[in-house]
Amino acid sequence: MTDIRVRIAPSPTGPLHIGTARTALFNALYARHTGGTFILRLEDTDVARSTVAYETDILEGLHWLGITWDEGPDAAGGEDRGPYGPYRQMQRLERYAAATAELLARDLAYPCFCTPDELNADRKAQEAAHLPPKYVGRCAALTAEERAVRQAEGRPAAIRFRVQPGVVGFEDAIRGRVEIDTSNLGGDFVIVRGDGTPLYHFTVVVDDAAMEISHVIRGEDHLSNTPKHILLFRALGHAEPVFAHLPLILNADRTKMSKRKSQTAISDYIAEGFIREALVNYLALLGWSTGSEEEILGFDDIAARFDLDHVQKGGAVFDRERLEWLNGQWIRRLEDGDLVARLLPFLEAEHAAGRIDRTPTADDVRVLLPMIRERLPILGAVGDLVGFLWIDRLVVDPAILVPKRWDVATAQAGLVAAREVIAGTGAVSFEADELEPPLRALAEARGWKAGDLFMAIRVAVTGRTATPPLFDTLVALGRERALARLDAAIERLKEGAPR
RNA sequence: GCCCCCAUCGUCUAGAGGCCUAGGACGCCACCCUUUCAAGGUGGAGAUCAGGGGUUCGAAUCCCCUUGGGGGCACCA
Repeated sequence: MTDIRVRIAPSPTGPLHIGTARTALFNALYARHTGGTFILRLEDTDVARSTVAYETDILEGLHWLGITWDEGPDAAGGEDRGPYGPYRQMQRLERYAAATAELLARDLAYPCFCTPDELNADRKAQEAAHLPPKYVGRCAALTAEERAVRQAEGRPAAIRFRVQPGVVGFEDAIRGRVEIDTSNLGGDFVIVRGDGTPLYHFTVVVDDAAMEISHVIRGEDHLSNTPKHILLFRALGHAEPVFAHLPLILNADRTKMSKRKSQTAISDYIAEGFIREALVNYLALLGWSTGSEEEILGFDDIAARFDLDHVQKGGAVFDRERLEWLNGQWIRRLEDGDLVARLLPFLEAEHAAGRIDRTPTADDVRVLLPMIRERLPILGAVGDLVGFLWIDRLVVDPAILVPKRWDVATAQAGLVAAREVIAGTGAVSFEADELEPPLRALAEARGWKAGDLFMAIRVAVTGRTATPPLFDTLVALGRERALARLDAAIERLKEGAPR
């Protein structure tokens, strides 16, 4: 029996991308479902674009999502875990060098001295002739002497892998049989740069072979590259893994999801207040389904049901509305203490941004939970929702202080009367139940619609027309502050009468 | 240009020859609930299953073609 070993191989050349997170998730789910091993390997051979900051963002993002791996580095710059290390490609250079030497010795690869200019000229000529770009093979048949001459001239040599004529076929776990003629591969391809650093197509195969990866689950954008990988596996004398190409996540215009057209960084979603449960749930259902109508599922529920058979073949448009809905569903399911803990950082951020005057305590937030929980599509909305509670000097726009059916005089009279009622209430205890009846009675006595009176009070004490329930809000504010805000609003109406 | 992949409501999807006059969810609309906003409830609009040929007693499901879309063709990953 062969052990199932899958991996995610991110490149620290950008922040954790939605697509990478999804691929990581599918691999993790497959490993958990089958009892296999999930590996994380850093593909950092593009030294020019790789940074530690990105590495940190990627690893922390995956951790944040609750995705765990069995082998590989846990933290940026941290130590590897696992028997197949190192798990950073820049620390595996000697292995690529050894593999290169072997291919060279068997003449399966050869040094290429072509300059960028020559290559560009070739490409241009091909383009002009409406031919597909392809390496012309200028250095493919160089004699030992010719190579020696060029080497003596100090010309840098890249290493190219020889692509032999034929058809490469494989059984994709999601798409079925795929066959590609090697004549469409673009000729002998480079596996090692002129500066000696190895390229992706090469390192990925050397490592997948060395790490005994059994299933390569990755994005469909790699489908056309798979023959190259298979050729390399064969040249290296290693059995090829099972390939499974996931459908792409798309922009609204159905092109491959990109930073340009969509929000792709997981960190941005985290910053907005999407929670891991929702993101995992959403991402898992993008391109995969249980085959049933279940849809609110946690990681373990999904892992228990996960299979490659139900993976969709067509690309899936990223639908933020649906993500938000799922986020709301999960926020409603969080335990009180958990929700409070997750909300606090957002309130601290509101404070730091100067939108509120202090950061509330956990207890402050906890008592508000019943009135805010189902009004939060994302955690970041908390400031807008109840930030008025922690503002010292609330400035209310007089334009919204007067309810639609009322005029300024009525609004003023309403607020004055309401202030009196509220002042007369709760000298001992200030509770929602004690506030509502007298205020309703007031509206009744004056012939006002209760809703209009409540709206005037609402705006006076919160500065907003959409808020949590009024009486709970008044209680949360406290009697003194509620009265002070009513006074301020009454003053405000006296000052400038809005039209 | 060449090669490869794909194709069910606007979106995510169920569907593996008869259970489909195509189901669910998001979004949208209406109503209910209601002090606003949400949440929740009920109902509705929304897909001739891209089009055309086959195969079959019978096709969204199998085959072929067309069309459309996407991806890949780097000394990026």
